[in-house]
Order: sequence, then C-alpha cells, then structure tokens
Amino acid sequence: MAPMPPSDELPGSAAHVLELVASGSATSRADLVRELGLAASTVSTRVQELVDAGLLTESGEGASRGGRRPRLLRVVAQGAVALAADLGSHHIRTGAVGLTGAPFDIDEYTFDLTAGPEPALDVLAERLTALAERQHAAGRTVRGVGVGFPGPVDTDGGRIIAPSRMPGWHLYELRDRLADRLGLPVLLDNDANVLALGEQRAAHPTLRHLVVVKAGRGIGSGVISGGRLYRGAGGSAGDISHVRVDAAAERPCSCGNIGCLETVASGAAIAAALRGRGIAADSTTDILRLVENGEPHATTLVRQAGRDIGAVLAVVVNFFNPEAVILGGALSGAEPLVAAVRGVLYERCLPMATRELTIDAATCGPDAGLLGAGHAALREPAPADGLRSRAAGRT
Amino acid sequence: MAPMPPSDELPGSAAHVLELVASGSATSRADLVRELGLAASTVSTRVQELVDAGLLTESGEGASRGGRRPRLLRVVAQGAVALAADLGSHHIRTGAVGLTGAPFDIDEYTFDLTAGPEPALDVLAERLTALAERQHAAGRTVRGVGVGFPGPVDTDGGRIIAPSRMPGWHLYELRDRLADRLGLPVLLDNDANVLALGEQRAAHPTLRHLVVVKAGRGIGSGVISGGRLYRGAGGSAGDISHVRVDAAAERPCSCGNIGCLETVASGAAIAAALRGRGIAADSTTDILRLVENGEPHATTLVRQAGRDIGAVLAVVVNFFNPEAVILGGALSGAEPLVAAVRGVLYERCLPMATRELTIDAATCGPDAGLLGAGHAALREPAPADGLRSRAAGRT
DNA sequence: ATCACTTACTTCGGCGATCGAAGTAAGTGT
DNA sequence: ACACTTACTTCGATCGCCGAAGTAAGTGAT
Repeated sequence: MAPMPPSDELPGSAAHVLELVASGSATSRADLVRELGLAASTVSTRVQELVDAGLLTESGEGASRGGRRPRLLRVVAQGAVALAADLGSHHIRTGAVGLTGAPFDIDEYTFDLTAGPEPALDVLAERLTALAERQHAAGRTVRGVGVGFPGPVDTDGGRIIAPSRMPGWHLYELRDRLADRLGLPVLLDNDANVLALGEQRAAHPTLRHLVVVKAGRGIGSGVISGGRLYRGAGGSAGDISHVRVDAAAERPCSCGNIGCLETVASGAAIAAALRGRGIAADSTTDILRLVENGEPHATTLVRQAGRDIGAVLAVVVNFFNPEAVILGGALSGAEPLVAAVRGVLYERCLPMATRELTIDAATCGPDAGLLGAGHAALREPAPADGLRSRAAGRT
Repeated sequence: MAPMPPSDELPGSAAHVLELVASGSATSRADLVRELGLAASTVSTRVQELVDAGLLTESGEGASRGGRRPRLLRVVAQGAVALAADLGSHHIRTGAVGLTGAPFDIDEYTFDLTAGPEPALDVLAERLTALAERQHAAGRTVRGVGVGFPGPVDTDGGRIIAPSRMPGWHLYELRDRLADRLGLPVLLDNDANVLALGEQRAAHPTLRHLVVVKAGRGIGSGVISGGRLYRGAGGSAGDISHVRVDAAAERPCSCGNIGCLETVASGAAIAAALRGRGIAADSTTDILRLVENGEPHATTLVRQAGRDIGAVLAVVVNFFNPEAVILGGALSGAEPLVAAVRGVLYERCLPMATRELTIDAATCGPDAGLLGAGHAALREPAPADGLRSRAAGRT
C-alpha cells in the first residue's frame, strides 16, 4: 500500500518523505518508519534535515496508540508552490499547486491555440507572471512551472511535435521560450499525461498500473506503469485516438488516415455530427448540456462514442492489464459515455483482465491536469537548497 | 546502450557484472567501468569477488587502445547452468542454458498436454532428471529450472490458471510439484513471456520496450517495458488473442466470447480452415510446409492471419509505442504473415509510432523460449554461495 | 499510585558500498 | 628515451543506513 517514490528515486529520499507527509499517508516519524521500512534512526535524521530546510514542521501531538504520543508532522504550507497551466485547443487554465491539497488561485480564459504559438506564449507569460507575483505577495516561493499541451510533446526537448490542426506549432520550443520569459524552470508534457499524473497522485496514489483517458474535444490517454508515467520508446505512448474503428468507416482524419476513433468519438466529431442534424453545438460544454437536457441525438452520439472508445480500450485492457481505467476530460461528465465504456469493457475483455479492474470517471474534475502538471514541476528540480537528491548520491 | 541490470537490482550488482561479461558487452575491467559508470576501484573489487567465487576468469590480454593492454575477462563456461523446458500444447522441448551462448543438449518430444497435468509432470520430471544427470556428468552445476507453459500462469503462486482447452490444469501447482520431484528451484512462466525474455537477451539486449508475439497454434505476446518483463496488475498482460476482429464475425471462441482474433488467426484456426477445404493440415508445421509449397489457400489464410494480427497490433503499437515488434512462434517462419503484419502496421499506425519501429521475425528460432526460461531461472535464486545480492543490502 | 508494558523518538558506534587520489604496471607515438 | 595514455590496484575517507541502547511519555492492570 505504500506509495512508491516519485520519479526515479530510491525509497527514503527527501522528496519521498515530503510526498508521504503531504499526501497524508504519514503524519509522524513513526508513520514514516512504517511506510518506508527504514530504521527509525534514519527517518529521524531525514526528517530533521527537512525541518531545518524549512519544508516540514512539527505541529502538536497526535493520539496515543498505547504509548507515547507521536509528534505530528506537517508540510509548511507557506513553502514552495509550482505554477500550472493546462492548455486546451480553445482555452487556457492556470493555477498554483502546493505540496499538499488542491490547486488554488485558478483562472480560465478562452483562447484559440490554433492561432499559432507566439500569441499563446504572450498570453501564457503574462498570466503566469501575474500568478507568480500573487504567490510571491502571499509569501510563497515559486519553484517552477508545469504545462500540459493538447498534442504530442517531445518532453526531453521541451517542444511540440506535429500537432494536428495546430499550424505553426511543429517543433516550437515552448518550454525554453516560456522559461526565458518567466525566469523559472518549465516542465512541458502532453495534457493526457499531466491529467494521468494528477488523477493518480490525488485520487489513486496506491495504484501502480493505470490508464487515464482524456475524452474532450480530442481523445488521448496517459499511461502509468509501475507507478510511473509511461512514455514509450518515442514518447508518443498512450495514443488511442488514431485507431481504426468500424463505426468510422472511411471518414478522413486529421492524421491523414481514415476511420480513426477520433473522427466519431471525439467531442469535436460529436459536435459536428450534431450540427449536421441542425442542432447547435460547438464545445464539449454544449454537448454535456444537451445530454443533461435529454436531447436524444446527443445522448445517442455520446453513448455510441463510449462504445467506440470502449472497443479500443478493450484491446488496451487485455494487453496492458491495468488496475484501473479512469475516464477524464470534459465528456467523462456524461453518464452515458461512462456507462457505455464500462459495458463494452466488461463484455469484451478477458475475465482475468476485468476481475479486479476499476472503471471510473475521474474524480478531480477540471483541476486534475493542473495538479499533475504542478506536482511534476514541483518535483523536477532540486527539492530545495541544501537538500541533495538521494538518487545520485555521488560526492 | 548499456543493458539494464537483470531483475530488480541496482547497477553494479554481481549478477549485472556477470551479465555484461557473458553478453560480450564488456570484456575487461575498464569496459565494465565504462558500462557501469562506477569507480574503477569499485569495479576491481567486484570482479575480484567473482573471480574468487569461480564465476569469472582472466584469459589473456586484449588489444591496446593506446596504453596498457586490458586483461580480458571470461565467464567460466564450466560454471552453472539452468535446465529449461518449453511446453507446447502438443510438444515438450528441453535443453540446458549457461551464462553465455545458446541452449544446448536440446531434445524435443511430441506430447499431448491436454491429457492433463499428471502425465505431463511425469514426463517432464523424467526427462529433466536425465538432462540434469548429463550436466552433472559434464561437471556443470545445475542451479535451477525454467519452464514456459502455453497458457495463463500465476507466476507468484507457481501455478496454471484456467487454460483454454486444457482440462484439469486449472490451479495446478506445476512449479512446486516439479521442484519437489527434481530437488531444484523451478521458475514457471507463460510461454510468450519466456520467448520475449529469450529474444530480448539474445537478439535485442539494448532495447527497453518491445512486444514479442508468439504466433503458433495459439497467439500470445510477451511485453518488455523498461527492459523488464511487464506482467500487468493481474499477471495476464500481453493478451492479444481474445480481441474482437471483424474477420472473425460471430465465431465462438474457447474463451466464451465471440469473434476473437484466435478464432481466425491462430495456427489451430488456420489448420481447421484448411481441413474445411479438404486440405490435410494438423500442426503449424503442416501449415508452414503448405505455404512453402505455394498452396494458394494456405498462403491466403496465413496472409489474412497476418493482417488480422496486424490490426490488433496496430492498437498496441500506438498505445505502447515500443521500439520493436518481434514476431516469433512457428508461424513467424511464414514470410506472408510477417509481410502482412508489417504492411498493416505501417499503414495504420501513427507515423510517430512507426518511424523508429523495428518489425522483424524472431531470430532465435525454436530455442528462444528455452533461452529465456533458462536465463530467468539462472538469475532467480542467489547468484552463488558467498555472493549476496546487492539489491537488499540489509545487515 | 505504582509498576509493567507500549509507543515514539534520539544518540551513538559501526558496517559496508562506494568514491577519489595516488601509486603501479605496461603499453603507444614521436 | 621521453611524454603521454590506458589499465588496474591500494588506501584512506565519506556517506547512508543499521541496530542497540537510552530517553521521553503515554496506557492499563493491580
């Protein structure tokens, strides 16, 4: 049950201790001893370091378990935060993420990313600078920025790769451009990946293998394997959108192929289909509203989208055998979609693969992406001055 | 390029050093220093330990690279071996596997596994005992046994789980039964998994993410992620056989569902289809022979099987983004199948996923399974007396 | 109230893996 | 023959972690 250490570190690293305390898995040194499996003396020294560094505090005493009362530990709320930005094709959402709790100081603006990278960079830099200033004013240190982008990302290079329907973005070095503008380290990743990280950290910290689907205007998925984000050989793992499905027949897709899942089951496709029937629908919000109002065409289309997504996920579930499939993104708010995915998975997958499989809608709502991006950014650079990472303990 | 350590160990473990020397990645202490990234002094001590333990020897000197000649290292061939058994639904293949090189002392018998576990155990125990005795006579120490089974396996429990078409095997504790009979530690795994391990170790030691398909009488796949075998949450990862494909329409499958890939693309299904057209075909060998002789129905069926397998693999490749897809098993000897898989993958997958993707037939032939099973068994128990594993270095 | 027991945490000495520096050994190239 | 390179060993020093023992502060039965 003990959550694994974040990133590549050995158990017992400073970041790992912080993670356990922040997530509430451990509230005292004794708890940490139990969770980490390290000697009490080792934990004591590690905690002392973190207290000295100003990242942890003692705050009162807890309930006795038959002996001396434990001295409770808390992460210093005033401590470090990361800024987070979740980019959609038609909106930008920003917020601040601390070591503990939900994102805060959240803002959302409509913005058309397809207009090209430069205007987007300007808006992002401007909004994030303002956010950073508010954090400073509140006495918090801003340690970095995490950004989720709705398209393929070269995470190592910090740039966008050939996003469909977003001319001008190919090979755009968003990470370094933004870092230059803000004077802060920036971490850039795919939106489905940061969503997966957020859902895992916040809602399912104990699960080690899960698939988080982002069903919104487009369809993507983030894969967590062995408790870590899985990117695959070329960094493009998790695509389920450009898979041929029967229902899509010969429809041309933005990827250049035909019959892709995206052409029938994405929010964009559903909205287009609705418009084709004379029903006004543009965004995923419109679709959700129509479904909630019981509009029959909308409900049918969303349910069929769920079946199509389920058909693809059935292959993924048999192959990958995850502990959970989490449905996120705007469309996951539509009950018929979730129900359809569930039905298809239970019908088509091997019993061995579904016996202990959880299939659920995401619980973190629209902030999961922010949380994941922020958490990732918060852990990326050196944890704090004077605290070396214990992963590469060379002298 | 440095191969990762086997199993869960830190770089620089005794087993890791042995692996590097055995695979030819390192031939001297200086090589090891470069591969492991450890200090020269550390490598020296580690090598000395292995020499003292009788697992490594110095054998002459290598070519100078502009300074003193390196002292070449070799694994002691007379050292330890593991026995390996690769079970098929209608055959058993056994052999011995050393730290280096190909399996040897190989035997294959036809045997009907569907007749139930007890007779199979008898035959296995008898043949492996004889094999072990031959190894002892040759002065080699037998350290363990690796077994690949053609069906779902609970690797932790060492038993078979609900194999289709193999009555009596459900929950059979093959590992412990065999271990009792032989007096040796036994490692039991799925046949596709040991095939994947064998192919990776022997042919693609540098690849970290690959999918190895076993296309024989049935269809299975072994997944290697991050250089390690991936089993998924319930241990059933890698199934691609029970996925619905168009071509299979309403055909009932042994898994209880309809339209599974297995009902059209497995060796068993192809043989049945041939018999339905009045062509005598029983085993995968028969199919291969027919294809090589240019029998049009056989070729068509095999090619179509390749397309169907490719359609499923396309989803897997987009999702998992491996570095390579390796086609193994008897049917991979049929060129049309390999060609069809290639064609479908390149046509259907995202360019990002196929740009650096290798799609090849397995190179290790029928011995890959033995090699994987043997290698796994060889590394499973304590490496050798007096050599503690450096992974769990508690005092 | 007191005594045995439990839990929580700290202090301290020690072990083992690894490092870097320095030293030895044995080459190559001019 | 001289400087330079590579290969390897020897020798403290360091660092993380451990376990034992000690301190602190509770609970619960007599």
